Amino acid sequence: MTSQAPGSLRLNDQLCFGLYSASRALTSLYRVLLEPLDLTYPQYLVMLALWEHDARQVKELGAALNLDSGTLSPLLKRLEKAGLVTRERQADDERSVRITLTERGAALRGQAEQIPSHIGRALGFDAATATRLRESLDRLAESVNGYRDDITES
Amino acid sequence: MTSQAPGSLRLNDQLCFGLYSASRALTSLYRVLLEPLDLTYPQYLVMLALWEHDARQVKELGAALNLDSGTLSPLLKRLEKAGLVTRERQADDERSVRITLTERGAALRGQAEQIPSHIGRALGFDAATATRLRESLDRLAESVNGYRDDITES
DNA sequence: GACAATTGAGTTGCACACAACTAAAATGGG
DNA sequence: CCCATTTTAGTTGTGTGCAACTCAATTGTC
Repeated sequence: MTSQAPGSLRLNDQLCFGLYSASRALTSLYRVLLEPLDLTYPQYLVMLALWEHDARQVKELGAALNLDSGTLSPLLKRLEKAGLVTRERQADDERSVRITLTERGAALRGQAEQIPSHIGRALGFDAATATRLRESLDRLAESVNGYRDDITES
Repeated sequence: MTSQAPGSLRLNDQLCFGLYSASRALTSLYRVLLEPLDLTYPQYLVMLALWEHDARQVKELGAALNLDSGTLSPLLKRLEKAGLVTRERQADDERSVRITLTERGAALRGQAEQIPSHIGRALGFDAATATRLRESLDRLAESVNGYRDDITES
């Protein structure tokens, strides 16, 4: 038995598909909840990161959200265009760009405050289940990323 | 107490972000594993669906994968261009299009057979944990979709 | 100090997702 | 039978994700 049983294989596929479906379902709910704020879910994540700790470099945001500049640069431009953040080159290191909340961007936090309770109700989990699920997902991501890096380093 | 405690709210955000991260991590592993087959993860899902039950309508594939024609139509065109499926209008109902595996498309299943065991090793879960996780994710998706539909019907 | 290597941000190209729309074909109520 | 409604795919436009690339600024090394 070097490989797993067929039933197990199907379960893996189902688990992966379940993860894919659940993620899209949640994003679709966020789309509805974030529509009044004119934010997409990734934009909301960036705003969350900035509300927690303002004036971060693009690099730091990327590290916090696991997103690279290819995704963040255009997204941040849209947030700037929407008047929620400013982008300015650092004087001490001309390579880096600091992202800072505008007054409007900081104020938007007030409108966002009702969202988590919506999500909480939508999930339909008790706190213990939610915690266990989150821990499992964190372990999964770490394990999967490690495995990918292992087989990728050629 | 009409709303949840602050700690709980943060947990929701973390859970959502965990789900988002885990989904992207898994897709990124699939990207590596599927590269030899020249398939993306959504394309792989379509192929899985067809390997399980060939000659399905676009509508049926959409129902199986929760994807609409806006996503499926171009994806299926790419699979057709790659010589993996054929697309033909039904004679009895000219609206619908039947997707059928080509010989190459059916044969690709052989190359895909090693993928689930890779995934199984990458997940690092025992079967029981995987089952519990899958069930939680299924419940989550259903609950979240229900909640979204509830607040959407205006 | 010169210069190769690295770093940080941005650009380009491709493939999803999904809303909103179009168009053709089938259906159903009168 | 007629025509409004519904169904099925497809198209268009926007916003991610991400690989691969560019470019300027910085760093490390000699």
